[in-house]
Amino acid sequence: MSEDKKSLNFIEHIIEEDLENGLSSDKLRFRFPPEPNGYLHIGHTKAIGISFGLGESYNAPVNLRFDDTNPAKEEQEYVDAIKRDISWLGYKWANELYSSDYFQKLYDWAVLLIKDGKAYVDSQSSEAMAEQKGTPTQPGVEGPYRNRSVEENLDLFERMKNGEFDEGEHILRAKIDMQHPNMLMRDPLMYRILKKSHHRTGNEWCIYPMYDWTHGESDYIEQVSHSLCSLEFKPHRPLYDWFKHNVYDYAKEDLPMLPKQREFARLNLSYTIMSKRKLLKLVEDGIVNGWDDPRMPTISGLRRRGYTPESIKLFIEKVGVAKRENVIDVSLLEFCIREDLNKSANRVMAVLDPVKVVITNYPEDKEEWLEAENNQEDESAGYRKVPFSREIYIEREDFKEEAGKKFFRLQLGGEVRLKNAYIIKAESVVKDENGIITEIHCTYSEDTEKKVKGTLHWVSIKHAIKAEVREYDRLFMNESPDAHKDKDFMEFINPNSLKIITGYVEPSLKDAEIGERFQFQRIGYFNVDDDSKSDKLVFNKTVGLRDSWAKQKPKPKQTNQNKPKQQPKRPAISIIQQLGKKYTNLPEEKQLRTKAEIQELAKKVSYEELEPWFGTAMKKVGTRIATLITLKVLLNTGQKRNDAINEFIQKCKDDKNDLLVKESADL
RNA sequence: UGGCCUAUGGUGUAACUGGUAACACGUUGGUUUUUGGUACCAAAGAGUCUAGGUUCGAGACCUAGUGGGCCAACCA
Repeated sequence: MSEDKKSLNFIEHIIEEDLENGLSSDKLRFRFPPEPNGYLHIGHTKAIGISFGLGESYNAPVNLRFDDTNPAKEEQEYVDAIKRDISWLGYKWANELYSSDYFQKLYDWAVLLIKDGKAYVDSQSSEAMAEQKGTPTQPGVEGPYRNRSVEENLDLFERMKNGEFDEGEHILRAKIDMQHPNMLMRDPLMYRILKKSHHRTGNEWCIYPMYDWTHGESDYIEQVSHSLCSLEFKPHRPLYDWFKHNVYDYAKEDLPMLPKQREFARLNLSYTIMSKRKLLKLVEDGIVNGWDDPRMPTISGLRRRGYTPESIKLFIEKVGVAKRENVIDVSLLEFCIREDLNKSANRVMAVLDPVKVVITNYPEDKEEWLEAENNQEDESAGYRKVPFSREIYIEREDFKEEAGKKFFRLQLGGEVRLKNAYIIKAESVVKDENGIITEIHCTYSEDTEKKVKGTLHWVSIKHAIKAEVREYDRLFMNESPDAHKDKDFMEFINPNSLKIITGYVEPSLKDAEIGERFQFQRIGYFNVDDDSKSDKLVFNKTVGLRDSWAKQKPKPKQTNQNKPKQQPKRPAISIIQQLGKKYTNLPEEKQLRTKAEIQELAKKVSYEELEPWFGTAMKKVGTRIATLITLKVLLNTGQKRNDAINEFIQKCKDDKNDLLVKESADL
């Protein structure tokens, strides 16, 4: 038993409750059901994390089931991409399944529903049916084919399957209630004719089942215990249950478990979008370079950008699970990747906006290879050598001719440490005709023990390697680009989301491999892009380091001197009740300590304060025990018995909780 | 002329049986530091949308209101 069990989200509460009510934990089974019609994005990661995470914590199987009921949109390419992304995240599915595997079974059940008068073939145009369906505020009306005979329905449905009709001529509908307040219950479609080849079943079928009919029954066939999906499927639940209960009659011997659909709020991330359709538009319009563009919120984009599976899992864990609409601040995602990379990424030096420094007292032809620690967060990362010479690059913004005391970097007459090397002092500058500094002349000192405030990164000019560096900014300039009714999300596109620059990196990076991640010291985390070649390195900036210096520039806001409010002293009785609330959950030893604490506090409680607590609800045993302990203290210190006390004691004696009975035994 | 869901610091999530709000990110200070990073310490910031009600006691339960979301694809 873990001491402090971490708080559960509402889905975990539901599962715990089911388990308490007799569901055997070996019956737990989950699934992740993507439609193979696009790439997975960070929003899907939440759903993946929930179902696969539950599978891990309850040691239950999780199926990967492709909801492939619409051959018009689905492709094998997406199946492969989805499998790749889930595997990359580190999850293992129990079975790789397809809804299309169940087409025959679904068909057989549909025939049974027809026979039972619970489904019928409709032969109207989609417009006519839409009209009869009504609107959310107006009930629907029944169509002319609703009461066809079972025989006719059976005949038509079979001929639909046999390909005797064209697309749109007939459909199969469930017969439920055209007046139902929930529009999904107004005789929803179960099958449509689609003369398209399916990525798995080829031309075997020309009728395809709809989502509601397929999804729930697939869950049922797989004996999924908890079918978790996002909030927009909440209105589908009555239909999910309707199908489920009707099919149960046909299959209950083989398939005893009735799955339970529960819905959670999907993930939204600030400054980006999560709609597959809209992401596709960014790809098609050439706003980004494909689904895996590092600016995309897709899993493949994040991977290329340098995110790790661990960082994404951490993020999902921190985001939580609930039922209200939410927008997560990207700063949380950035925190998670920094958290991970700080521990694992080797430090290297790279100068992205160089200015030349000449160390005038360092010999022209001398060079030294100095030792540098790879990662001070990880001793096993070891050391490497970096070359030093008379001419180096530093970052242009690390030098000012004159600056204040708060500028810890290089200024004329000032000293600064070069990381892993010497301390230098700026003596003079050389400028071009426009007044731009082209060289900074410095002298160095070999005394590296000296205290100096600033430390700069640098590269030796003659040893440095040129590299292409891609810096990314948010894709949209609005926090919720697709949440505006009057504005299209495309209006918010940030035209400067990609900046390509040439940087100079230390020579140890020469053989860096695609995907390898580094910290460019004092700048940020970078990884080697897929486009990188041995003669032309390409780096992506994953995320910058936190920069509290940059934050100083916007002037400090006024501090509101709010006096800390005087906390009124809490009455002892209130603390006692709080202790009591947890009492029954405590391990025995702690219980004894708590009891002593209550007895101590009880000395400060008056009878008048205590009496109202006699009315505590029966089920709150802990609180009643605490009350009883307190009462006993009062009785020992002279409180007389009265009716209320006697009644309370009697109730305690009669209780079915042992602890409470035991506590009242000596009264 | 409807139905369903939802409302807790800036953001997200907690608060198990009703017992007077916690954690994380962010923010602000400080300590350490050969990264203005990391680590560590501290602080500010909500009295739980509003109004009634039940109760000795409500963030939690009930009713109504208000705000937000979802529902009218032969999509999933």
